[in-house]
Amino acid sequence: MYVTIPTDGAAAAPIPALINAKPKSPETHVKTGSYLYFEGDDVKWLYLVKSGVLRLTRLLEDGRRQVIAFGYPGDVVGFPAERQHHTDCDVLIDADLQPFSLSCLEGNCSHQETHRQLLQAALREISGMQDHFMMLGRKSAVEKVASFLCVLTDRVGTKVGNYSQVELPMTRTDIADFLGLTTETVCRTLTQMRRDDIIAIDNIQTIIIQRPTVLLDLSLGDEK
Amino acid sequence: MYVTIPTDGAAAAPIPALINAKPKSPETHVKTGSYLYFEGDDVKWLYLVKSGVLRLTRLLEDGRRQVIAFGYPGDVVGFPAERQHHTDCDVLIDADLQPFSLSCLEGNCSHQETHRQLLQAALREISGMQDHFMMLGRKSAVEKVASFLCVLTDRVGTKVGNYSQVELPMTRTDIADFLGLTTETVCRTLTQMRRDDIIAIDNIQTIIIQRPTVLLDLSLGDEK
DNA sequence: CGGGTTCTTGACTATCTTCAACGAAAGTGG
DNA sequence: CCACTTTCGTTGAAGATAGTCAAGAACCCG
Repeated sequence: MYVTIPTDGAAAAPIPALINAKPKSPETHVKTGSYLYFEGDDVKWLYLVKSGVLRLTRLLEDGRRQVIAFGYPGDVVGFPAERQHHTDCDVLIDADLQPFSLSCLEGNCSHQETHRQLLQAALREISGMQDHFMMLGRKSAVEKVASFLCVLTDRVGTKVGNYSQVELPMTRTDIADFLGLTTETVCRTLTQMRRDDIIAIDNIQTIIIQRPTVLLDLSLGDEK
Repeated sequence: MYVTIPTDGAAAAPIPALINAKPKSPETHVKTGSYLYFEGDDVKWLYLVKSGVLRLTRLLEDGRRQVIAFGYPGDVVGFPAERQHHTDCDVLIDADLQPFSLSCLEGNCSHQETHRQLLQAALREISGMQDHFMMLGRKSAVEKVASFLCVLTDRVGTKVGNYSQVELPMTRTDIADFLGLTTETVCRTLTQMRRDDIIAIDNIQTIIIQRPTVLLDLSLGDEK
C-alpha cells in the first residue's frame, strides 16, 4: 500500500483478477512477528496478500529506517531485482498469503493468465510508488498524515454508524518511517486533528474519522 | 534514473540486454523541449533511452511539482498503469529512443526475449524507486545533493585528468523537485560544497568532482 | 543589446526534529 | 495474579534544518 493521491472515497481498491488465478501452491498462513524474507534473500516466491497486514522495510547502516510499503489484502509483495529481495518483510497481523513462483512472474509457467496478472501488479506497483514520491517529496506533515489516513480508510475502513473507522496495526514509528517524519511529529499531528474534532482516537490502534471531508481537504493542502 | 544507495563508483550502470533486442519499430529522434507524452495519455509505446536525457514529472493542482525520474541512456520510460501514462515526459537533451509496443510488454508480441527484458526493466524500476524512497524520506539536504551527484557521476560522468566531471542538463529547480527540496537549498548546498573544495562549478551545467570520497561520505551521512 | 529566465545570496521564519520526561500499555517471570 | 521491566505513545521546550521572501547577478536568446 502506498499513499496515492487521495480521492473522495468513491474509488475502492481494485481487486486484482489475480485472486481468481489458479494457484500453483497452497495458501500460506503467517503469524504476527514472523519474517517472510530479508533484504538480500533470493526471491523464490511472490505473495498476494489475501488477509492480514505485512510491513516492508529497508535499513541504512546508521539505523535510519524507511518503511517502503505496507502489504494489505490485494497487494502483491516480493518483486525481485536481480532475483533478490531488496527489503525486509515481516508480519504485522496474521496473514493468509497466496504464493506465486518467481518463474511464473518471469513467464516460465504453464498458466499464462497468472503471468499477465503478476505483470499488471508490478505495473500498479510502479504507478503507486510514483504517487508516493509526490507525498514524500512535496507534502507537509499534516498533509502526509491526512493522506495516509484517507488512503487507509478508503482501503480498509469500516462504517460504524455515521462514521468511518480504521485500524492502525502499525506503531507510530512505523507510520513516521513510512511518511518520512518522526514519531513525535506523527503524534502531535494526530493530537491536533483530535483537538480539531476531525478524528477521534478510540484506542491507540483505532481511529474514527469524524469529518472525512475536512480530512480530505487537509490531505490536499487546502488552507485551514 | 533514481537516487539509489550510492556505491564507491565501481559498479557501472547495468546495460540492459534490451539494447540487443530486435526492435519492432525504427529508432525515434526527439528534440529538446518536445513532449513524449502527458499524464492521462494512453500508453502505446515504451521507450528505451539510447542517448539524450528525458524528464518525467507529475504536478499537483496547486502547482507543486515532483520530478519522478530522469531518463538516461539505458533507462526505460513509459510504464503504464491501467494502460495510461501517469507522468508527463519531455526532452531535456535531444534523444534517440527505441520504442517498444505496449503489447510487447504485455507479452502479445512475437519476440519473447524482448518481453522478458521489458519485464526485467520494470522490476529494476521498482527496486530503484525503493532506494529513492529512502532518499526522499530519510536523507538531509546535503546527503540528497551528494547522493544525486554520486549517482549521476557513476552513470554518466567523464574522466578529465584526475577529476570526474558531470553535466547537469536539468535546472536547479528540476534537481530540487527531484530531491524534495527548494531551488535555494540546492544552490546553497552546491555553494557550500564548492567552498569546501569538494566540487568545482565550471559553468552552471558542469560540475567537477574534486574529492569524490568526501562526496561519497557526505552522501552516506558520515559526520563532517 | 535588451528582456526574460535561471542562479545565487542574504535575512528572516516556520516547520519539523531533537532531547527529555512521564504515563500507559504490554510482556515477563516469580 | 501481581510486581517488574520494557516498549510505545504523548507532551513540552529548545534548537536546527530547510523554506520563504526578496534582491541582485549571471546567463540565454532573439
